[in-house]
Order: sequence, then C-alpha cells, then structure tokens
Amino acid sequence: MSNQSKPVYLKLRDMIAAAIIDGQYREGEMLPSVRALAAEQGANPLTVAKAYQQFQNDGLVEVQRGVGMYVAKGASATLREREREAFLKEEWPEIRTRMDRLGIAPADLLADA
Amino acid sequence: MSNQSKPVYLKLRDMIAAAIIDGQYREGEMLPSVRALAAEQGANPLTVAKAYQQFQNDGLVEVQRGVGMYVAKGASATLREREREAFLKEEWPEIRTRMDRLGIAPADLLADA
DNA sequence: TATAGTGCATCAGTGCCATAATACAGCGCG
DNA sequence: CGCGCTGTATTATGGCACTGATGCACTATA
Repeated sequence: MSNQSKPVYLKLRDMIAAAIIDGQYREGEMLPSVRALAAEQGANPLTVAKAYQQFQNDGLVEVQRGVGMYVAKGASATLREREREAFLKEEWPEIRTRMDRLGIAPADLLADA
Repeated sequence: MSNQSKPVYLKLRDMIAAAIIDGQYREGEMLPSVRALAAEQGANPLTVAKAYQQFQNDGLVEVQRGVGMYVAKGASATLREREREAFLKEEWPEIRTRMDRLGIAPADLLADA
C-alpha cells in the first residue's frame, strides 16, 4: 500500500525517517548528500532535496550550506514520538474500522511474535 | 490517512465498497444514480461514474442501461473476501513493521473498545 | 586562486485529476 | 408518441503534483 503509486519524494522521506529512528543515521552524523542518495536510489537530486526539505522545516536535520546536512540532536526520539502519536491517533482508528468491516479480529494478528 | 489528498473517485469507490460490505446497499437493490450521488456528495457526475466503473468491470454491480445499477448477487461476500486478502497480504505486514519501529505494543491498541 | 563538493533557485515539461457543456442511447410509463 | 429518468461518450479546459535539466551560491581544501 505504501509502496505502489506513492510519490517518490514521500517514499524517500519515509526511508530516511526509518533510518533515523533505527539509528542507521546517527545524531550528529552527516546524511548522504542529495546527489549521492539520488544516484543510489536512481532518483533526481531535486526529488531527494524535496524529501529532505520536510526534515529541515521541522528542525530534525541541520543544514550547513556548502557542506552537508546533519542529523539534529534528539531527532531520533522526536521522530519516533511524533510518528507514534500520529499512528495511534489517526491511522489506527481507521485500520480498526476496516478490520471490523472485513471480519478480522485484532487479537488474531497481534498474538504472534 | 485515507481521507486526505486522495483522488475523489477513489474516495467514492471506498465509500461505495464499504456500503456494500456493510449491507447498506443490499444485493439486488438499486444503487444511487450517478447524478444523484454526485449531487449528494458535491462531485461531478463523471467522477462518480468513474468510481462505479471499477465495480462494473469486476461484475460486482450490474448495469441496466436506462434504468440504473444494481448490486450483483454475492457482491458483498466477494468484496469482503477480496479486501480481506489484500489487507492481510499487503497492508498488515507493513503496519506491523511500523509498529515495531515505533515501539507500539499490541496491548496499547487493545486497551480501548 | 583553483577545484570539487555541498545545498538551493528557476524554468519547463508531463501526466493525472476534476470539471464543464453537450449530445447520445436505452428504459418505463402515461 | 412524449416525457423523464437512467448510464455513456465526446471534447475541452483548468489546476495541481511530480519530475527533470540547468545554473548559481556557498564552503572546505589544496
């Protein structure tokens, strides 16, 4: 669902967010340059820049023009908390509604590992 | 999440599908006309027609030109089963991955209703 | 100063979405 | 038949999001 016709810059944004939360990009470390990530992902540098843009606005990455972008202090925890809130408040209720409609019991899916 | 910047014709398609599954539109019953639903939802008749189109192709609604569109026999069960499969195979794994990343325990979700 | 690496701004192209205005085709009913 | 209701086809238009190519501004380093 999240990997089909979704805009590239949103996919990249999710990838980056996941990497920061998981500590793949650690705080204080430099993120891959726009051009480097573009080449690696087969995307356009501008598209990558657009994905980074959102994190800049939220102060989760700090930009040093001419140098690169760095993961801000506390970015990982902030991101995780923010996404956690959003999931519980906005996504889960809808998911729950759909599951009820489709006759899927939440307990069945949450029971395993 | 499913109700924001999504194309109108897809929102309508989901609404109709939900109504059929829930039995709000019962099998053999006539669906709201293209023009009627358009007026009710403040959309364009062509956009509504586009939403209905998908169900025609799948044989879930039967068209009687000049009369109206009727919910096909077994449409409700077919729809529910189809969406159920899609949910379990495509959506749930991703949801589960996100939950793990965000540190959401199953107990957090089952607490309420 | 020269060079190469950063991010950023501008302009343009493309495609999807939604709408509008008509016109056409099939059915039911008085 | 005439009228009113159905769905459908056609064409045109405006808006918006996404993507892309190019060039500029800034910084570190030699």
